[in-house]
Amino acid sequence: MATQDSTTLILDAAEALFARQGFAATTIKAIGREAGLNSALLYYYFPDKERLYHAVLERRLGTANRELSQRLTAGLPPLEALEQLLQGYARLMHDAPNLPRLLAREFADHQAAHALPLIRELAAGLFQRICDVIRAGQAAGHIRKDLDPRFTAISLVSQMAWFFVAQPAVSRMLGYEGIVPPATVKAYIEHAARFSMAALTGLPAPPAKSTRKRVRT
Amino acid sequence: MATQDSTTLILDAAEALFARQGFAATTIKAIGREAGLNSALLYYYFPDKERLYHAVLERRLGTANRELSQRLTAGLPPLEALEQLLQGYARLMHDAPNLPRLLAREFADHQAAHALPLIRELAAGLFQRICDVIRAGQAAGHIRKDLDPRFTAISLVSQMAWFFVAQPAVSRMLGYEGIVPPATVKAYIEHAARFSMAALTGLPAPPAKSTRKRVRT
DNA sequence: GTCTATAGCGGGATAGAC
DNA sequence: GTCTATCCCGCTATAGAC
Repeated sequence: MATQDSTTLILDAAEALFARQGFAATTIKAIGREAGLNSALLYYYFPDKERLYHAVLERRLGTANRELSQRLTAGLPPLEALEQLLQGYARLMHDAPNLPRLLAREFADHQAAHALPLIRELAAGLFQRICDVIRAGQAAGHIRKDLDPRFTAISLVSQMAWFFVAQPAVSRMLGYEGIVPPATVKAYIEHAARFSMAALTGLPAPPAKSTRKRVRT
Repeated sequence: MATQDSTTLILDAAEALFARQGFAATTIKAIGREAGLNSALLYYYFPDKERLYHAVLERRLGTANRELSQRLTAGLPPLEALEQLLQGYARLMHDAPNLPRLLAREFADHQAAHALPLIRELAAGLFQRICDVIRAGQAAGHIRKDLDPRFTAISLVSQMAWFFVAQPAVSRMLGYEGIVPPATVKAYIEHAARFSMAALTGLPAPPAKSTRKRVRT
Protein backbone atom coordinates (compact mmCIF):
# COMPACT_ATOMS: atom_id res chain seq x y z
CA MET A 1 0.00 0.00 0.00
CA ALA A 2 3.05 2.26 -0.02
CA THR A 3 2.34 5.38 -2.05
CA GLN A 4 2.34 4.65 -5.75
CA ASP A 5 2.59 7.17 -8.50
CA SER A 6 -0.78 8.60 -9.34
CA THR A 7 -0.82 7.42 -12.93
CA THR A 8 -0.72 3.81 -11.80
CA LEU A 9 -3.27 4.46 -9.09
CA ILE A 10 -5.64 5.93 -11.65
CA LEU A 11 -5.07 3.23 -14.24
CA ASP A 12 -5.66 0.51 -11.68
CA ALA A 13 -8.86 2.06 -10.41
CA ALA A 14 -10.12 2.76 -13.90
CA GLU A 15 -9.36 -0.75 -15.08
CA ALA A 16 -11.26 -2.29 -12.22
CA LEU A 17 -14.32 -0.14 -12.76
CA PHE A 18 -14.36 -0.31 -16.54
CA ALA A 19 -14.12 -4.08 -16.32
CA ARG A 20 -16.90 -4.35 -13.77
CA GLN A 21 -19.32 -1.82 -15.22
CA GLY A 22 -18.22 -0.90 -18.69
CA PHE A 23 -17.22 2.43 -20.12
CA ALA A 24 -20.50 4.34 -20.05
CA ALA A 25 -21.54 3.27 -16.58
CA THR A 26 -18.23 4.25 -15.05
CA THR A 27 -17.93 7.86 -13.96
CA ILE A 28 -14.80 9.91 -13.58
CA LYS A 29 -15.80 10.65 -10.02
CA ALA A 30 -16.09 6.97 -9.19
CA ILE A 31 -12.63 6.35 -10.58
CA GLY A 32 -11.25 9.16 -8.48
CA ARG A 33 -12.92 7.76 -5.40
CA GLU A 34 -11.65 4.25 -6.10
CA ALA A 35 -8.15 5.59 -6.60
CA GLY A 36 -8.31 7.72 -3.47
CA LEU A 37 -7.63 10.84 -5.51
CA ASN A 38 -9.53 13.91 -6.51
CA SER A 39 -11.43 13.28 -9.70
CA ALA A 40 -10.25 16.52 -11.30
CA LEU A 41 -6.74 15.16 -11.10
CA LEU A 42 -7.54 12.61 -13.75
CA TYR A 43 -7.56 15.41 -16.28
CA TYR A 44 -4.04 16.32 -15.34
CA TYR A 45 -2.81 12.90 -16.41
CA PHE A 46 -5.25 12.07 -19.17
CA PRO A 47 -6.91 14.36 -21.70
CA ASP A 48 -10.35 12.80 -21.39
CA LYS A 49 -12.31 9.74 -20.33
CA GLU A 50 -12.06 8.08 -23.71
CA ARG A 51 -8.31 8.20 -23.78
CA LEU A 52 -8.02 7.06 -20.21
CA TYR A 53 -9.99 4.01 -21.23
CA HIS A 54 -7.72 3.53 -24.16
CA ALA A 55 -4.67 3.75 -21.93
CA VAL A 56 -6.16 1.10 -19.67
CA LEU A 57 -6.67 -1.27 -22.57
CA GLU A 58 -3.25 -0.64 -24.00
CA ARG A 59 -1.50 -1.34 -20.75
CA ARG A 60 -3.40 -4.57 -20.16
CA LEU A 61 -3.37 -5.84 -23.71
CA GLY A 62 0.22 -4.95 -24.31
CA THR A 63 1.54 -7.16 -21.56
CA ALA A 64 -0.98 -9.86 -22.34
CA ASN A 65 0.02 -10.05 -25.95
CA ARG A 66 3.70 -10.11 -25.15
CA GLU A 67 3.30 -12.97 -22.69
CA LEU A 68 1.16 -15.07 -24.97
CA SER A 69 3.23 -14.70 -28.08
CA GLN A 70 6.35 -15.72 -26.16
CA ARG A 71 4.71 -19.03 -25.42
CA LEU A 72 4.13 -19.72 -29.07
CA THR A 73 7.49 -18.75 -30.41
CA ALA A 74 9.35 -20.88 -27.93
CA GLY A 75 10.05 -23.36 -30.71
CA LEU A 76 8.39 -26.34 -29.04
CA PRO A 77 6.89 -29.17 -31.04
CA PRO A 78 3.38 -28.15 -32.23
CA LEU A 79 1.26 -30.16 -29.82
CA GLU A 80 3.25 -28.99 -26.84
CA ALA A 81 3.18 -25.45 -28.12
CA LEU A 82 -0.60 -25.55 -28.25
CA GLU A 83 -0.82 -26.97 -24.77
CA GLN A 84 1.47 -24.23 -23.57
CA LEU A 85 -0.82 -21.75 -25.24
CA LEU A 86 -3.82 -22.97 -23.28
CA GLN A 87 -1.80 -22.85 -20.09
CA GLY A 88 -0.55 -19.40 -20.93
CA TYR A 89 -3.98 -18.11 -21.71
CA ALA A 90 -5.26 -19.42 -18.43
CA ARG A 91 -2.44 -17.97 -16.43
CA LEU A 92 -2.98 -14.64 -18.11
CA MET A 93 -6.64 -14.50 -17.26
CA HIS A 94 -5.95 -15.70 -13.78
CA ASP A 95 -3.29 -13.09 -13.14
CA ALA A 96 -5.41 -10.31 -14.63
CA PRO A 97 -9.02 -11.09 -13.77
CA ASN A 98 -10.14 -7.85 -15.36
CA LEU A 99 -8.92 -8.84 -18.78
CA PRO A 100 -11.68 -11.26 -19.77
CA ARG A 101 -14.36 -8.77 -18.88
CA LEU A 102 -12.69 -5.97 -20.75
CA LEU A 103 -12.39 -8.22 -23.77
CA ALA A 104 -15.97 -9.37 -23.62
CA ARG A 105 -17.20 -5.81 -23.63
CA GLU A 106 -15.01 -4.81 -26.51
CA PHE A 107 -16.19 -7.74 -28.54
CA ALA A 108 -19.81 -7.04 -27.78
CA ASP A 109 -19.51 -3.38 -28.66
CA HIS A 110 -20.27 -3.52 -32.30
CA GLN A 111 -18.01 -1.02 -33.89
CA ALA A 112 -17.38 1.01 -30.81
CA ALA A 113 -15.20 4.04 -31.25
CA HIS A 114 -13.10 2.54 -28.49
CA ALA A 115 -10.14 0.32 -28.93
CA LEU A 116 -11.41 -2.49 -31.07
CA PRO A 117 -8.79 -1.87 -33.74
CA LEU A 118 -6.09 -2.42 -31.17
CA ILE A 119 -7.62 -5.64 -29.99
CA ARG A 120 -8.23 -6.86 -33.48
CA GLU A 121 -4.63 -6.30 -34.38
CA LEU A 122 -3.29 -8.13 -31.37
CA ALA A 123 -5.77 -10.95 -31.69
CA ALA A 124 -5.15 -11.31 -35.38
CA GLY A 125 -1.41 -11.59 -34.93
CA LEU A 126 -1.83 -14.20 -32.25
CA PHE A 127 -4.40 -16.02 -34.31
CA GLN A 128 -2.06 -16.19 -37.28
CA ARG A 129 0.61 -17.75 -35.16
CA ILE A 130 -1.71 -20.34 -33.69
CA CYS A 131 -2.82 -21.30 -37.18
CA ASP A 132 0.77 -21.66 -38.25
CA VAL A 133 1.51 -23.98 -35.35
CA ILE A 134 -1.50 -26.09 -36.23
CA ARG A 135 -0.45 -26.29 -39.86
CA ALA A 136 3.02 -27.31 -38.78
CA GLY A 137 1.50 -30.05 -36.63
CA GLN A 138 -0.52 -31.28 -39.57
CA ALA A 139 2.49 -31.26 -41.85
CA ALA A 140 4.43 -33.27 -39.29
CA GLY A 141 1.56 -35.74 -39.03
CA HIS A 142 0.77 -35.06 -35.38
CA ILE A 143 -2.55 -33.38 -36.03
CA ARG A 144 -5.46 -34.68 -38.06
CA LYS A 145 -5.41 -33.23 -41.52
CA ASP A 146 -9.16 -32.99 -41.92
CA LEU A 147 -9.33 -30.12 -39.41
CA ASP A 148 -9.46 -26.59 -40.74
CA PRO A 149 -6.59 -24.80 -38.97
CA ARG A 150 -8.49 -21.54 -38.56
CA PHE A 151 -11.59 -23.18 -37.14
CA THR A 152 -9.43 -25.34 -34.92
CA ALA A 153 -7.70 -22.29 -33.54
CA ILE A 154 -11.09 -20.88 -32.64
CA SER A 155 -12.11 -24.11 -30.94
CA LEU A 156 -9.01 -24.04 -28.81
CA VAL A 157 -9.17 -20.42 -27.79
CA SER A 158 -12.90 -20.56 -27.18
CA GLN A 159 -12.63 -23.09 -24.42
CA MET A 160 -10.36 -20.79 -22.47
CA ALA A 161 -11.96 -17.50 -23.38
CA TRP A 162 -15.51 -18.42 -22.59
CA PHE A 163 -14.65 -20.12 -19.34
CA PHE A 164 -13.13 -16.94 -18.01
CA VAL A 165 -15.51 -14.47 -19.58
CA ALA A 166 -18.54 -16.28 -18.30
CA GLN A 167 -17.02 -16.80 -14.86
CA PRO A 168 -20.05 -15.61 -12.91
CA ALA A 169 -22.33 -18.03 -14.71
CA VAL A 170 -19.77 -20.83 -14.90
CA SER A 171 -19.15 -20.53 -11.21
CA ARG A 172 -22.82 -21.01 -10.43
CA MET A 173 -23.07 -23.96 -12.78
CA LEU A 174 -20.20 -25.71 -11.10
CA GLY A 175 -21.97 -25.22 -7.80
CA TYR A 176 -19.91 -22.47 -6.22
CA GLU A 177 -21.26 -19.39 -4.56
CA GLY A 178 -18.65 -16.77 -5.35
CA ILE A 179 -15.48 -17.27 -7.36
CA VAL A 180 -14.34 -20.54 -8.90
CA PRO A 181 -11.60 -21.86 -6.60
CA PRO A 182 -8.11 -22.02 -8.11
CA ALA A 183 -7.95 -25.80 -7.86
CA THR A 184 -11.05 -26.10 -10.03
CA VAL A 185 -9.68 -23.64 -12.54
CA LYS A 186 -6.55 -25.74 -12.75
CA ALA A 187 -8.61 -28.88 -13.20
CA TYR A 188 -10.62 -27.31 -15.97
CA ILE A 189 -7.51 -26.23 -17.81
CA GLU A 190 -6.17 -29.74 -17.64
CA HIS A 191 -9.49 -31.01 -18.91
CA ALA A 192 -9.46 -28.57 -21.80
CA ALA A 193 -5.97 -29.65 -22.74
CA ARG A 194 -6.92 -33.34 -22.68
CA PHE A 195 -10.17 -32.68 -24.52
CA SER A 196 -8.40 -30.69 -27.21
CA MET A 197 -5.50 -33.09 -27.62
CA ALA A 198 -7.93 -35.94 -28.18
CA ALA A 199 -9.73 -33.90 -30.79
CA LEU A 200 -6.51 -32.92 -32.52
CA THR A 201 -4.99 -36.36 -32.64
CA GLY A 202 -8.01 -38.66 -32.38
CA LEU A 203 -9.62 -40.60 -35.15
CA PRO A 204 -12.48 -39.02 -37.05
CA ALA A 205 -15.79 -39.68 -35.39
CA PRO A 206 -17.19 -43.02 -36.55
CA PRO A 207 -19.16 -42.14 -39.69
CA ALA A 208 -21.60 -44.88 -38.78
CA LYS A 209 -24.98 -43.85 -37.31
CA SER A 210 -27.30 -41.73 -39.40
CA THR A 211 -26.24 -38.45 -37.89
CA ARG A 212 -27.52 -36.08 -40.54
CA LYS A 213 -31.26 -36.30 -40.42
CA ARG A 214 -33.78 -33.78 -39.26
CA VAL A 215 -32.74 -30.38 -37.97
CA ARG A 216 -36.18 -28.95 -37.51
CA THR A 217 -38.89 -30.48 -35.39
CA MET B 1 -43.09 -2.42 -42.20
CA ALA B 2 -46.84 -2.53 -41.74
CA THR B 3 -47.70 -0.81 -38.49
CA GLN B 4 -46.86 -3.00 -35.52
CA ASP B 5 -48.03 -2.52 -32.02
CA SER B 6 -45.87 -0.06 -30.17
CA THR B 7 -44.75 -2.49 -27.49
CA THR B 8 -43.03 -4.64 -30.08
CA LEU B 9 -41.59 -1.63 -31.83
CA ILE B 10 -40.08 -0.43 -28.58
CA LEU B 11 -38.78 -3.83 -27.53
CA ASP B 12 -37.15 -4.36 -30.91
CA ALA B 13 -35.48 -0.98 -30.89
CA ALA B 14 -34.36 -1.35 -27.30
CA GLU B 15 -32.97 -4.81 -27.90
CA ALA B 16 -30.91 -3.64 -30.85
CA LEU B 17 -29.45 -0.71 -28.97
CA PHE B 18 -28.85 -2.50 -25.69
CA ALA B 19 -27.05 -5.24 -27.58
CA ARG B 20 -24.93 -2.83 -29.57
CA GLN B 21 -24.06 -0.36 -26.83
CA GLY B 22 -25.01 -1.81 -23.50
CA PHE B 23 -27.45 -0.58 -20.91
CA ALA B 24 -25.74 2.56 -19.67
CA ALA B 25 -24.75 3.90 -23.07
CA THR B 26 -28.25 3.53 -24.47
CA THR B 27 -30.55 6.49 -23.90
CA ILE B 28 -34.31 6.48 -23.76
CA LYS B 29 -34.33 9.12 -26.43
CA ALA B 30 -32.23 7.01 -28.74
CA ILE B 31 -34.59 4.09 -28.30
CA GLY B 32 -37.52 6.29 -29.18
CA ARG B 33 -35.75 7.52 -32.27
CA GLU B 34 -34.84 3.99 -33.36
CA ALA B 35 -38.42 2.89 -32.84
CA GLY B 36 -39.82 5.88 -34.68
CA LEU B 37 -41.82 6.88 -31.63
CA ASN B 38 -41.74 9.67 -29.13
CA SER B 39 -39.42 8.83 -26.29
CA ALA B 40 -41.95 9.87 -23.65
CA LEU B 41 -44.17 7.10 -24.92
CA LEU B 42 -41.81 4.49 -23.53
CA TYR B 43 -42.99 5.43 -20.07
CA TYR B 44 -46.53 4.64 -21.01
CA TYR B 45 -45.57 1.02 -21.71
CA PHE B 46 -42.73 0.50 -19.27
CA PRO B 47 -42.26 1.92 -15.79
CA ASP B 48 -38.57 2.77 -16.26
CA LYS B 49 -35.45 2.04 -18.24
CA GLU B 50 -34.34 -0.77 -16.00
CA ARG B 51 -37.53 -2.70 -16.43
CA LEU B 52 -37.61 -2.10 -20.15
CA TYR B 53 -34.21 -3.74 -20.27
CA HIS B 54 -35.47 -6.57 -18.20
CA ALA B 55 -38.42 -7.05 -20.52
CA VAL B 56 -36.04 -7.20 -23.48
CA LEU B 57 -34.00 -9.93 -21.86
CA GLU B 58 -37.01 -11.91 -20.80
CA ARG B 59 -38.49 -11.92 -24.25
CA ARG B 60 -35.26 -13.00 -25.91
CA LEU B 61 -34.14 -15.49 -23.29
CA GLY B 62 -37.53 -17.02 -22.88
CA THR B 63 -37.81 -18.15 -26.47
CA ALA B 64 -34.15 -19.10 -26.61
CA ASN B 65 -34.38 -21.32 -23.60
CA ARG B 66 -37.52 -23.01 -24.84
CA GLU B 67 -35.98 -23.82 -28.22
CA LEU B 68 -32.77 -25.16 -26.82
CA SER B 69 -34.27 -27.37 -24.18
CA GLN B 70 -36.55 -28.95 -26.73
CA ARG B 71 -33.51 -30.16 -28.62
CA LEU B 72 -32.15 -31.91 -25.59
CA THR B 73 -35.29 -33.61 -24.43
CA ALA B 74 -36.04 -35.10 -27.82
CA GLY B 75 -34.88 -38.46 -26.52
CA LEU B 76 -32.14 -38.98 -29.07
CA PRO B 77 -29.09 -41.10 -28.32
CA PRO B 78 -26.57 -39.01 -26.36
CA LEU B 79 -24.05 -38.26 -29.07
CA GLU B 80 -26.73 -37.17 -31.48
CA ALA B 81 -28.42 -35.15 -28.80
CA LEU B 82 -25.21 -33.25 -28.20
CA GLU B 83 -24.73 -32.62 -31.88
CA GLN B 84 -28.27 -31.35 -32.06
CA LEU B 85 -27.49 -29.06 -29.19
CA LEU B 86 -24.58 -27.49 -31.03
CA GLN B 87 -26.76 -27.07 -34.09
CA GLY B 88 -29.54 -25.61 -32.02
CA TYR B 89 -27.27 -23.18 -30.28
CA ALA B 90 -25.93 -22.01 -33.60
CA ARG B 91 -29.34 -21.59 -35.14
CA LEU B 92 -30.46 -19.63 -32.13
CA MET B 93 -27.59 -17.21 -32.30
CA HIS B 94 -27.98 -16.91 -36.01
CA ASP B 95 -31.68 -16.17 -35.82
CA ALA B 96 -31.20 -13.67 -33.02
CA PRO B 97 -27.90 -11.93 -33.60
CA ASN B 98 -28.49 -9.68 -30.62
CA LEU B 99 -28.54 -12.55 -28.19
CA PRO B 100 -24.82 -13.28 -27.99
CA ARG B 101 -24.03 -9.65 -27.33
CA LEU B 102 -26.67 -9.33 -24.66
CA LEU B 103 -25.33 -12.44 -23.00
CA ALA B 104 -21.74 -11.30 -23.14
CA ARG B 105 -22.63 -8.05 -21.43
CA GLU B 106 -24.60 -9.74 -18.73
CA PHE B 107 -21.77 -12.11 -18.02
CA ALA B 108 -19.24 -9.32 -17.93
CA ASP B 109 -21.32 -7.20 -15.60
CA HIS B 110 -20.09 -8.41 -12.32
CA GLN B 111 -23.07 -8.55 -10.09
CA ALA B 112 -25.16 -6.13 -12.06
CA ALA B 113 -28.53 -5.30 -10.63
CA HIS B 114 -29.85 -6.32 -14.03
CA ALA B 115 -31.07 -9.71 -15.02
CA LEU B 116 -28.22 -12.01 -14.18
CA PRO B 117 -30.38 -14.12 -11.89
CA LEU B 118 -32.70 -14.84 -14.78
CA ILE B 119 -29.85 -15.85 -17.03
CA ARG B 120 -28.21 -17.91 -14.36
CA GLU B 121 -31.39 -19.84 -13.81
CA LEU B 122 -31.92 -20.57 -17.49
CA ALA B 123 -28.30 -21.44 -18.08
CA ALA B 124 -28.12 -23.63 -15.03
CA GLY B 125 -31.15 -25.65 -16.08
CA LEU B 126 -29.76 -26.16 -19.53
CA PHE B 127 -26.35 -26.99 -18.14
CA GLN B 128 -27.79 -29.65 -15.91
CA ARG B 129 -29.47 -31.31 -18.82
CA ILE B 130 -26.33 -31.27 -20.95
CA CYS B 131 -24.42 -32.89 -18.12
CA ASP B 132 -27.07 -35.55 -17.81
CA VAL B 133 -26.83 -36.37 -21.49
CA ILE B 134 -23.06 -36.65 -21.23
CA ARG B 135 -23.34 -38.94 -18.23
CA ALA B 136 -25.82 -41.08 -20.11
CA GLY B 137 -23.38 -41.29 -23.00
CA GLN B 138 -20.62 -42.37 -20.65
CA ALA B 139 -22.81 -44.99 -19.04
CA ALA B 140 -23.69 -46.35 -22.46
CA GLY B 141 -20.01 -46.49 -23.37
CA HIS B 142 -20.22 -43.95 -26.19
CA ILE B 143 -18.27 -41.24 -24.43
CA ARG B 144 -14.88 -41.50 -22.79
CA LYS B 145 -15.25 -42.00 -19.09
CA ASP B 146 -12.21 -39.98 -18.11
CA LEU B 147 -13.93 -36.73 -19.07
CA ASP B 148 -15.56 -34.70 -16.34
CA PRO B 149 -19.14 -34.18 -17.51
CA ARG B 150 -19.39 -30.62 -16.22
CA PHE B 151 -16.12 -29.52 -17.76
CA THR B 152 -17.04 -31.26 -20.96
CA ALA B 153 -20.32 -29.40 -21.10
CA ILE B 154 -18.39 -26.16 -20.81
CA SER B 155 -16.03 -27.21 -23.59
CA LEU B 156 -18.95 -27.90 -25.88
CA VAL B 157 -20.90 -24.75 -25.20
CA SER B 158 -17.80 -22.57 -25.27
CA GLN B 159 -17.05 -23.34 -28.87
CA MET B 160 -20.44 -22.04 -29.92
CA ALA B 161 -20.75 -19.22 -27.46
CA TRP B 162 -17.41 -17.62 -28.08
CA PHE B 163 -17.64 -17.89 -31.84
CA PHE B 164 -20.80 -15.83 -31.83
CA VAL B 165 -19.94 -13.46 -29.02
CA ALA B 166 -16.61 -12.59 -30.54
CA GLN B 167 -18.07 -12.27 -34.04
CA PRO B 168 -16.45 -8.93 -34.84
CA ALA B 169 -13.02 -10.23 -34.00
CA VAL B 170 -13.62 -13.70 -35.39
CA SER B 171 -14.79 -12.22 -38.63
CA ARG B 172 -11.58 -10.25 -39.03
CA MET B 173 -9.48 -13.27 -38.20
CA LEU B 174 -11.15 -15.34 -40.85
CA GLY B 175 -10.41 -12.59 -43.31
CA TYR B 176 -13.82 -11.03 -43.80
CA GLU B 177 -14.57 -7.34 -43.74
CA GLY B 178 -18.05 -7.21 -42.26
CA ILE B 179 -20.13 -10.16 -41.12
CA VAL B 180 -19.13 -13.79 -41.33
CA PRO B 181 -21.00 -15.21 -44.33
CA PRO B 182 -23.62 -17.87 -43.53
CA ALA B 183 -21.75 -20.57 -45.43
CA THR B 184 -18.72 -20.06 -43.22
CA VAL B 185 -20.84 -20.12 -40.10
CA LYS B 186 -22.28 -23.42 -41.24
CA ALA B 187 -18.81 -24.77 -41.95
CA TYR B 188 -17.59 -23.76 -38.51
CA ILE B 189 -20.51 -25.47 -36.84
CA GLU B 190 -19.75 -28.66 -38.69
CA HIS B 191 -16.15 -28.32 -37.68
CA ALA B 192 -17.09 -27.83 -34.03
CA ALA B 193 -19.27 -30.92 -34.16
CA ARG B 194 -16.50 -33.03 -35.68
CA PHE B 195 -13.90 -31.63 -33.30
CA SER B 196 -16.08 -32.31 -30.31
CA MET B 197 -17.14 -35.77 -31.37
CA ALA B 198 -13.52 -36.76 -31.81
CA ALA B 199 -12.76 -35.45 -28.33
CA LEU B 200 -15.73 -37.25 -26.82
CA THR B 201 -15.13 -40.59 -28.42
CA GLY B 202 -11.43 -40.50 -29.30
CA LEU B 203 -8.67 -42.27 -27.53
CA PRO B 204 -6.80 -40.44 -24.80
CA ALA B 205 -3.96 -38.42 -26.21
CA PRO B 206 -0.89 -40.63 -26.64
CA PRO B 207 0.86 -40.44 -23.27
CA ALA B 208 4.15 -40.74 -25.13
CA LYS B 209 6.19 -37.55 -25.52
CA SER B 210 7.22 -35.72 -22.39
CA THR B 211 4.32 -33.33 -22.30
CA ARG B 212 4.56 -32.13 -18.73
CA LYS B 213 7.77 -30.23 -18.47
CA ARG B 214 8.38 -26.56 -17.97
CA VAL B 215 5.56 -24.09 -17.63
CA ARG B 216 7.64 -21.01 -16.99
CA THR B 217 10.38 -19.76 -19.22
C1' DG C 1 0.63 18.07 -8.54
C1' DT C 2 -3.49 18.31 -6.06
C1' DC C 3 -7.58 20.49 -4.70
C1' DT C 4 -12.36 23.47 -4.85
C1' DA C 5 -15.86 25.32 -7.44
C1' DT C 6 -18.60 25.56 -11.18
C1' DA C 7 -19.99 25.88 -16.06
C1' DG C 8 -22.61 23.48 -19.38
C1' DC C 9 -24.81 19.78 -21.27
C1' DG C 10 -27.52 15.64 -21.72
C1' DG C 11 -30.13 12.05 -19.61
C1' DG C 12 -34.29 9.98 -16.99
C1' DA C 13 -38.58 10.87 -15.80
C1' DT C 14 -43.18 13.58 -15.28
C1' DA C 15 -47.23 16.79 -16.28
C1' DG C 16 -50.54 17.46 -19.01
C1' DA C 17 -52.52 18.89 -23.79
C1' DC C 18 -54.61 16.59 -27.61
C1' DG D 1 -52.20 6.32 -27.03
C1' DT D 2 -49.26 9.73 -28.55
C1' DC D 3 -46.99 14.10 -28.30
C1' DT D 4 -44.80 18.76 -26.28
C1' DA D 5 -42.56 20.90 -22.78
C1' DT D 6 -39.95 20.85 -18.93
C1' DC D 7 -37.86 19.69 -14.27
C1' DC D 8 -33.97 18.07 -11.99
C1' DC D 9 -30.11 15.60 -11.41
C1' DG D 10 -25.46 14.00 -12.28
C1' DC D 11 -21.85 13.80 -15.39
C1' DT D 12 -17.71 15.56 -18.15
C1' DA D 13 -14.61 18.93 -18.36
C1' DT D 14 -12.45 23.46 -17.15
C1' DA D 15 -10.73 27.57 -14.36
C1' DG D 16 -7.99 28.70 -11.18
C1' DA D 17 -6.37 28.76 -6.00
C1' DC D 18 -2.83 26.60 -3.36
